[in-house]
Amino acid sequence: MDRIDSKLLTLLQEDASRTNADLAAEVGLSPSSCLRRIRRLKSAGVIDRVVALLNPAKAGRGMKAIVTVELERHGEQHMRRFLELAVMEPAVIQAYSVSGSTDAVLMLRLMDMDEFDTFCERLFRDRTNVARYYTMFVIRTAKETTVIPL
Amino acid sequence: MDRIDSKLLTLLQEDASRTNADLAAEVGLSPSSCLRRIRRLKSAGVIDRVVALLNPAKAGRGMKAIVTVELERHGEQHMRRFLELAVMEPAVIQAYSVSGSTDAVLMLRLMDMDEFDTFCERLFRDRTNVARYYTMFVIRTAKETTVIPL
DNA sequence: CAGATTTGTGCAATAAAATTGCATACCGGC
DNA sequence: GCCGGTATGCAATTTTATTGCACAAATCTG
Repeated sequence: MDRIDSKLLTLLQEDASRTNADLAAEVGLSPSSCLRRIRRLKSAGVIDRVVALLNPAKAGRGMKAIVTVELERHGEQHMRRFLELAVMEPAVIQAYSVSGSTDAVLMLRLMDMDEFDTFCERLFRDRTNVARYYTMFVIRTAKETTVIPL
Repeated sequence: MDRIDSKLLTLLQEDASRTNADLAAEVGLSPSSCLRRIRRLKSAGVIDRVVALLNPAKAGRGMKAIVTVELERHGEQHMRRFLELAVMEPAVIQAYSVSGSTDAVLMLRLMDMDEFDTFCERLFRDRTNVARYYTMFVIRTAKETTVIPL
């Protein structure tokens, strides 16, 4: 992981559709060397995967919400069971167990309020061990990046 | 946006490194038609961009935290000013203004506690208009996807 | 509803890009 | 300074993307 690898990773995190020759020129390597480095980073797992990011609004899911959850009964077993349920929901794009007075945090991508309504009925009804939950609807997205600074 | 477009988008959200011919076969189109569709989706902005996702731990930022922020003085101007500061921080990967008793939510990717410490001193010190902030450290990531269901 | 127009499709040729073999250059350890 | 392992550039090869074109399907229009 020298300076060239870092630069490659930074470039690929911003735009992975660039050609190898293009990247090679930018980092000052020959195409073949550049390609070998990228392959090495992939097989080492530093680069996890390459994906297309959609425009949420144009994909019909412009609404976003953050939900903090407090469980009724705590402990590893109960947390695991709750997260298993949450993870199955397509609207849940991020699910974490966290430290502090809250037990879990969920990030939701929703089509509309109706979907949120049915989602809550499903996940937060009786018998799901949720003591209380607090919803914050996203008003403005100031930043949302997948880039990990190196 | 017919069924074929949806399928293409779903496939590309999961793996954008597949060859066009491969995708074409899976959706039942010729490579040329398939390519034209993908290009159309890109120029229409449905596909925003293609990026490489790194393994956070292997990229040296395995620590994650969620911070809720309550501002001292509220209002559009103050919110904007705070978010402008937050957005500049490399550790901040997501920054939102939200509804509810909290004003903003930040998602952080950190190298270690030291970085968190200096981050807080910088962003939550006097004169930054932050009344109080609450930090939740991520213990377990149950789900973290960029896929928008279609 | 027929004709016209736009939009989408497959095929085949072409252009561009990725990939590989190989000889050489570089690096850390001794 | 020498050695094993690793990285590099070049050039040939293979794979992939891209384009022109003729035709088919869907949509519009009067």
